[in-house]
Amino acid sequence: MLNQFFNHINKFTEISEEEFTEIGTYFEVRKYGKKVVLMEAGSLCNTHYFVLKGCLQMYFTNEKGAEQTLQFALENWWLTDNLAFRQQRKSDFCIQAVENSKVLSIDFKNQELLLEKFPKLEKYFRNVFEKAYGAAQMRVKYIFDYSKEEMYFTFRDQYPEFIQRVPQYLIASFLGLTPEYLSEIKSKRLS
Amino acid sequence: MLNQFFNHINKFTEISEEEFTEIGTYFEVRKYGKKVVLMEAGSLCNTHYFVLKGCLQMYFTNEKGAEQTLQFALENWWLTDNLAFRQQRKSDFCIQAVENSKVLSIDFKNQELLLEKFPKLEKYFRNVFEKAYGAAQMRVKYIFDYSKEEMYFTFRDQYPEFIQRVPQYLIASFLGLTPEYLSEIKSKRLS
DNA sequence: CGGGCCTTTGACTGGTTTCAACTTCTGTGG
DNA sequence: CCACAGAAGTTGAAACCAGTCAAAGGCCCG
Repeated sequence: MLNQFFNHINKFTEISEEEFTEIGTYFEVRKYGKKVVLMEAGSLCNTHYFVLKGCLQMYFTNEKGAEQTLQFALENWWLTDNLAFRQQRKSDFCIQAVENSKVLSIDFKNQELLLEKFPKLEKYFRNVFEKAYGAAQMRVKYIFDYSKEEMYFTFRDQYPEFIQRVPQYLIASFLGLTPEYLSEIKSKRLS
Repeated sequence: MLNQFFNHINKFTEISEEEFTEIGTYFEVRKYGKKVVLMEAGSLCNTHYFVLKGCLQMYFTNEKGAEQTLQFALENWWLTDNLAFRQQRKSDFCIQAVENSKVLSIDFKNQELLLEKFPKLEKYFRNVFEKAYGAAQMRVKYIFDYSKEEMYFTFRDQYPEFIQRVPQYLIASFLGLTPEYLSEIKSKRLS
């Protein structure tokens, strides 16, 4: 299963199996059951997660008490509150398992030590963040460009498996609309 | 003036002045007048910009013909359509100078060569992207969490100089509301 | 089989946009 | 240095997208 992480690293930089064995020692493998909270809003953001299997969700709770999802992380995605992690501050967000999940976790200190020991990994993380940043730019574009209805249908067509895996109220929370309105949208065009 | 770029790199990694001199040869210094377009939507995204002085804006035009700003870049910010740049595809966005600006530009090929020659810079860009990604996460949070009115006042209080430098219709375009409504919001509480 | 969570439905509300007209600012040429 | 045209900002009325609230129905899992 760690094999998968090895391959992901090697998509962006080159490391040997020996190196990987040592790299692995900086991480912990953890399993979380569905709905378990990995990171609490308001507590020190000290952990960076890599999803081996399953699905994580990062969200915050707005004034009205509704949960707003910022991101999902499926297999081979990294997830944390990056600003808080960098600055070792309290996180603004919660991270929760959407499904039973298996993740790699590394704390801030270890990530720093890891990058000192293996500068090659700077290239790996540069690529990971560059890509994630690009994706975040596109997310902002979609939010502004599309109506809620268009957001849903675009999302559904682009990530059909997501619709299968994730309950509808979480899709609504990710797209930024209410479950009621999402329900209404779906009934308008049944296609 | 390049001094400033040298300092910025050294905030995140360590390079000597000799190295910097060579690094500099990979870039071009360019000046753009106010309102000049640096990058066209629909054309190959081949350039990464670093703002030495001035202000750039990245935007797209929605179906109704309104321009929606994705990001501003002030001094010491990098700007491009990152997904398109990575994949060497057509950009979804335009980049335009908001003020008379002085920028460093590097094309994709040169950036690759630069990073091969100076692997130390992977660390620099890792940090740049990590930070930018974190900022983009927060942006999404604000968009969902705040009403348009709250967005404006929060933005105004957090970046007062921005309000000075940038015309109001661009602020509106960045915050995702109409100039008319922004005008109304301002008149509601004159403080 | 039952309870709680998820989804659906409908009526009402309001924040925000749209459109159009008017006013103010800005910069460029005479 | 003034005049004027175009750009930017303001104001108000009408329309609408999407949220809120409440209640009923469906479904999963113990």
